[in-house]
Amino acid sequence: MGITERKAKEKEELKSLILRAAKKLFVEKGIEKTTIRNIANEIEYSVGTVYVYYKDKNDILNDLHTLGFRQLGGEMKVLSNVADPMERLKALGRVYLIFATENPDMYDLMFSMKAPMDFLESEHKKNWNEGKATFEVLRATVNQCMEKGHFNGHQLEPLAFAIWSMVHGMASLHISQRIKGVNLADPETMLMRGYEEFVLILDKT
Amino acid sequence: MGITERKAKEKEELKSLILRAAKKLFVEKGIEKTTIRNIANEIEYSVGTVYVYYKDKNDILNDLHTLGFRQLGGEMKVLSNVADPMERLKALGRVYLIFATENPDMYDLMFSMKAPMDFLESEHKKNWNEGKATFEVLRATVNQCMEKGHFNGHQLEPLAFAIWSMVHGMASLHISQRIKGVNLADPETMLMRGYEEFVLILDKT
DNA sequence: TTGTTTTATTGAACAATGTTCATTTATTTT
DNA sequence: AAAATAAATGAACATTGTTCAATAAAACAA
Repeated sequence: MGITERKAKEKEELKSLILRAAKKLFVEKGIEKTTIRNIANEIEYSVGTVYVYYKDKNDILNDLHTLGFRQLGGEMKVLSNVADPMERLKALGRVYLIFATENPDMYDLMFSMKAPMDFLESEHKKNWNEGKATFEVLRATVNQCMEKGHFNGHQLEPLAFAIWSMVHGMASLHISQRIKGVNLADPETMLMRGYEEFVLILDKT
Repeated sequence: MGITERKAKEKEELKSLILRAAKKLFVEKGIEKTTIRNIANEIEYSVGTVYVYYKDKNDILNDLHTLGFRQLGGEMKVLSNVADPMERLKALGRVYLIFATENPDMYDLMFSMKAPMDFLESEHKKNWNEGKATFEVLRATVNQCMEKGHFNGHQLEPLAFAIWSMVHGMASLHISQRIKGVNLADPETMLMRGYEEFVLILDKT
C-alpha cells in the first residue's frame, strides 16, 4: 500500500504546516488576534482546508499547547544532571519562570486558557498528559528533597502543588499585567526578587 | 436645577441597572457567554442604549471587576480585628482562596483577564487602584509580621508578592481546571491541603 | 396650549469571527 | 478513457461587538 502510505504522510505534513503557521502568527500577534482565516492565508490554502485537518480552533490550540509542553519539557530536562535535588528544584523554578516570561502567550495557553481543557473534555480524554508529566517532574524532585531530609512535616503532593502555585502565580500575575498594575517597581525586577524569595522560602521550609 | 439633578440620578440608575444585569448574567452563565444583547434583553432596553451608558464591553467589565474588589475588600476587612498579624495573614489567605473558589468568574476577571487592564490603558489611567489597595492590605500585614520578628532575612515587597503569588497560583490553577487536570485527588481537597502547606510554610519562613 | 429645542432611545446595518457543506478540482482506480 | 474516490474550495450562516442616522420623549419658550 505505497500510495495510501504516502497520502497519510502528506496529510500529516499539511497538518503540521497548519500548526507551524498557527504558531508563527500566534507568536507574532498573540492568540486572540490569530484567526482561522489568517492561518489559511499564511499557508495559502482556503479556510475550509484547515477544517479538514482540524475539527475546530480548540483542536489547533490543543496541538499548540502540546508543542509548548514539549519545549518546556526540554528545558527542564537539561536540569536532570543537577545532582542535588534541592538545587534542581530551585533551578526548575527559574527555568519555569524564564519560559513563562519569554513565551507569555504560550504559557497562557498551557496553564490558563480554557481551550486545551475544553478540548480534552470534548474528546472524552480523561487525562491531561502534558500537565501530568510536567508535574511529575516536580513531584519527583520534591520527593528526593524529602528523602534527603528537607521539608519536614510536609506532605509530598500538597507541597509540590504549593510550590507549583508559587511560581505559576508569579508567572500568571506577570503575564496578566497585575504586577505592573500594583506598580511594584519594574515588573521584571519584581519577578526576579520574587524568585529570590522563592529560593529563601525553600531553604527555610 | 431640580430637573438636571433628577436626570443625572436617572442616568446613574440606568447605568447601575445595566451593571446589575451584567453581573446577574455573568454569574449565571459565565463571562464568555454573556453578550451585550443579553444584557440589553435582560433590562428590556435596546443594544444601543447600553452603549450610551458604557463606551464598550471592557467598560462594563471594568465596573464589574470593581464590584468584585469591593466584595473581596469587605471580606478581608472583617479580619482587621485579628490582632496577631501572623494569624491575620493566614486568615487572609483563607479568605482569598474561598472568595476565588466561590466566585471563579469574578476572580478571573479581577486577576487574570486582560479586559480591566486594557480598559485602564484606554482611559490613560495610570493606576489600578483596586489591585493596589488590596495588595496594600497584604503588604501592611506582612510588614507587621516582620516587625514582630517574623520573616527574617526577607524583603518586604518581594515577600508579599511571593505570598500573593502562592495563593493566587492555587486559585488560578483551580479555576483554570489545571488541578483537576493533573488529577491530584479531588481539586477542592487539594486546595485545602495546599492552604495547609501555605500555613506551614509561613510558620517556617 | 403650541411649537421648538434638547435629550434619550432605538434597531437596522457593518465588519469580523468560527464554522459548515454543496460544489468543484485533482487524483486514483478500473 | 471513464468512473470512483479524495482533497480543496469559498460562498453562506449565525453570532459577536459596535456604530449611527432616525425616531420618540421630555424640557423649555411663547
